[in-house]
Amino acid sequence: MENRIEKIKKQLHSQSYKLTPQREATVRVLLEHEEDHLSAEDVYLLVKEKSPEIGLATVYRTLELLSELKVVDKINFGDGVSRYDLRKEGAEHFHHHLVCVECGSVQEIEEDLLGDVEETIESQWEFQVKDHRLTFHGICKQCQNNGNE
Amino acid sequence: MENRIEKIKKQLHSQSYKLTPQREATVRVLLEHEEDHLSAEDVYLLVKEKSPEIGLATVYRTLELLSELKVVDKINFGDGVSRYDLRKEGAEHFHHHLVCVECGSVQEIEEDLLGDVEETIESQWEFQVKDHRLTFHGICKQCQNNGNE
DNA sequence: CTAAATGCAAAACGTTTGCATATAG
DNA sequence: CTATATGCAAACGTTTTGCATTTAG
Repeated sequence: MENRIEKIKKQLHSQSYKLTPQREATVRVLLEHEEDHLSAEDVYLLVKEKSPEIGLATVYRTLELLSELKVVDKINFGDGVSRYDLRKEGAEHFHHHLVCVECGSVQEIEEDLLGDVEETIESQWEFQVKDHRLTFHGICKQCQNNGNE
Repeated sequence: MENRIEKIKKQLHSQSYKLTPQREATVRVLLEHEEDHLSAEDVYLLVKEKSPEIGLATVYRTLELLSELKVVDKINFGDGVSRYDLRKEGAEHFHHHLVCVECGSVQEIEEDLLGDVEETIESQWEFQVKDHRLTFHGICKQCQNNGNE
């Protein structure tokens, strides 16, 4: 935890950005909710619990900054809201998601399943892949079981 | 063209929706722009050319309806706008996209490259896949060449 | 004839911006 | 000390909604 913050601090400083208390508080919230997919508003409310003076605009600005630094990935599951997902340490690519159409739960998949597909894309379409977004929509294990009751 | 409209008409009627002139005009625009990724506003302006009396709200309502019927897929490439993409006839799954981060172009990939991956998801995660979204971000052939000038 | 659909304008929503003030480095 | 960041409120662009009117079936 602390060393991840240290690392982000260095990343910020290397581009003459400052690590303000607000930014640190925001990063802490993201670290404490690594598995979640928080919207800007969600982050705002959580940060506000410990740092009530923070403004929503600052949260938006911080999230955008963290996106630039590739600390965070911005995703959109189709509801009108952007969500922010912390990149795992050392992850080259964005991880995948399983979205349950029954209960709305979102499960993360860390393994990179797209190696072969990316090779195909690069050779067959001559497209130089930098990153990807892969989301499956379907029915999660739990809802499959509930359906059989 | 005409038989696709006929087919959509039947789908609508089967759920006691009506095929109004506005809806037909909207579908025609989508059919004429199968390869594009139009926003609601784009569709609105194109429909307006031939049916100037149409309202933006109607276009939104129609697109939402067509989404429900799986005639169209709603996607979001990260700019703040929803885009609407006609499903190819008989396509079980949504097709993939290559988004160029240089020029913003969007290329469609019709082939389903995810067969193996879906099997893995189903067996290993016990997640019943209904559909997917796959987008690659990178540099298109054209921009690669321009970069080497 | 009547349930469903439309057009319009107003409202709602998430997000961004301008600006005067505060602060990290 | 100064460039960078903040909070607030106002502005923005997209999407949704309420309502009186029209229309497809």
